Amino acid sequence: MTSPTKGARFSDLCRTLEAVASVRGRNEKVRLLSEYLAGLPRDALPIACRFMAGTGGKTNVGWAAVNDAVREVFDTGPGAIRELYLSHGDLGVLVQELMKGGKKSVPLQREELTVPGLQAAFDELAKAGGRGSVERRKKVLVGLLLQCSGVEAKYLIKILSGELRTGATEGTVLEALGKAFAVGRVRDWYLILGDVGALADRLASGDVSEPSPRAFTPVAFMLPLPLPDARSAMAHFGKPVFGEHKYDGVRLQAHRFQEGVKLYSRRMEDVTASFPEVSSALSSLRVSAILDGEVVGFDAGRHIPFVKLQQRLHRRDVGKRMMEEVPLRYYVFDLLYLEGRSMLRSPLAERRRALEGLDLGGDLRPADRFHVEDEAQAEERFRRSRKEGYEGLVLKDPGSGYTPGRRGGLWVKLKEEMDTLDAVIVLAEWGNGKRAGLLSDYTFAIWDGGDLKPIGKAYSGLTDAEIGEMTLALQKIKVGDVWNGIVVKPAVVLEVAFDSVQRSARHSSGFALRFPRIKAVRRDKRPEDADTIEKVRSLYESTGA
DNA sequence: GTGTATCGCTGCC
DNA sequence: ATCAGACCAATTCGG
DNA sequence: CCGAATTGGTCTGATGGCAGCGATACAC
Repeated sequence: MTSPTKGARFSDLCRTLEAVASVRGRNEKVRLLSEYLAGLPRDALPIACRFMAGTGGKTNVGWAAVNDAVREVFDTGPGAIRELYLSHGDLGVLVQELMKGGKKSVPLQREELTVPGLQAAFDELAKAGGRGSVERRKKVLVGLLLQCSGVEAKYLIKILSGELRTGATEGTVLEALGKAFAVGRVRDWYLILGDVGALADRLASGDVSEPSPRAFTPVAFMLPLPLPDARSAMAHFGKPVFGEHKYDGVRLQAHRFQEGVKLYSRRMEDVTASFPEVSSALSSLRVSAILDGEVVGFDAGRHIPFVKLQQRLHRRDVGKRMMEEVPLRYYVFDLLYLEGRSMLRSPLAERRRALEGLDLGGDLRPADRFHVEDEAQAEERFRRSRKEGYEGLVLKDPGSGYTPGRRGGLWVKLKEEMDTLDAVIVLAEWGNGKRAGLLSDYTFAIWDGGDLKPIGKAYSGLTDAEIGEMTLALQKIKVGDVWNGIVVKPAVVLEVAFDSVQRSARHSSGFALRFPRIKAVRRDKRPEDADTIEKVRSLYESTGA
């Protein structure tokens, strides 16, 4: 027996996660989590929260890295690993299963893993770079696995691969924190601090004053609730609302302070370097402010399609050429902070008024805004937005404060579904996690002359029961195997919905679909009734993309 | 040794 | 991004 | 009026296409 370990043992965290995963109700999960969190030492609390919420950040560890490490620690071949993965659909469970067979070797000295210790190891994994870094990462992973018990190994891998599957993520951890520290305003604080870890730390510090937005700490984003049409949207609000175009670009939060300008993406990444024009335009603003809006490609008086904008996203260095090729506009639709004052609790109408008083100009401009009184106006506005080339319409409650997530549906988005396609399943792949053992992902094709050419994959839209039936049906018409699935005889016709058609080299049809989903299984149609490449081409051309 | 293609991971929608 | 499923609190229904 | 059934709000999990970056594998 080792001496009592100071601080938070990883094994305790694992025990808690096991318990959380094993109970069904959310309330029960919250109770278990809050009991655990309340007893944690201060240094471990934020880390444990991030681990449990799955917001620990990038680890550079995925399937391949785990596979490599596992083959070093256990006496197994690729075949056995593949088989175990197929039957469980979870890397963590796979490792736990392998642990039952024992490791190749044991460490000279077993050390108790602690939560902060693990964080240090994860930092090492995330930071490792340069020649030989793959090997170094493998060493770290192998070292950790050698110290782990079965359950620890399972959760180690689950945390690293970002697939916890305990039925509790950020929302539940937040609730548990509120309960553990008996604070009701946790949601509001979370919005401002933007991270469960930072929130936990503040709670633990005993500081009960409400935080205020701060320079260069991104605020969690408010998101719209998707609704199918103008009628349901107006029924949802039951009163006049503000309307804005739905711009097809990327969400951007701008911090403009004396010390400088920084830009944040939806995942709250610092993306300042990707948008130098936006930064410099903001520099000339005379006030300190936090703005929320959408960056859109804009050239020669026209908005350019997202696929084009995509080509300059994520670039560490945006060259002059890119800046000329894909010019930008930043449409600002919200103001979260102005001259030392938080605007989060101010109603939208007031935030907009303040925003429109800011004198934005050039490529920096307030988003168009209009009043929508009733369903007919909503419908008319939506049509007009679509005709002018926007993705759709966003409706907002003018009296609402700025709140994180979709909560409350205070913002609602309306998009338009394109025409659907009837396509034939030609290949099916095995699912992961709760879809282990099921053929859950279907590659479908359309006719090009006498040939079936794949045009996309879809996994969503079917019920669990339908996926089950599909698995049986497809196995009956299997004609071959591929790496993660089976090739099938063209027989099953799907009606597939999507948002737009793109040119693409991914599929041999030369096209791909944006946001494909299964609308229906067309049992009434035979494969020869599926749509043709001519229809796809005309859909592509009609969108003007 | 240099240049290029591919893989693995991540983050936009 | 998308969708389905599960849970929970609040509201409505049936007697 | 009480307990049961229904509804609406939220959260969770499984996965789509495109693209960059960094490390490594491969061609010469």
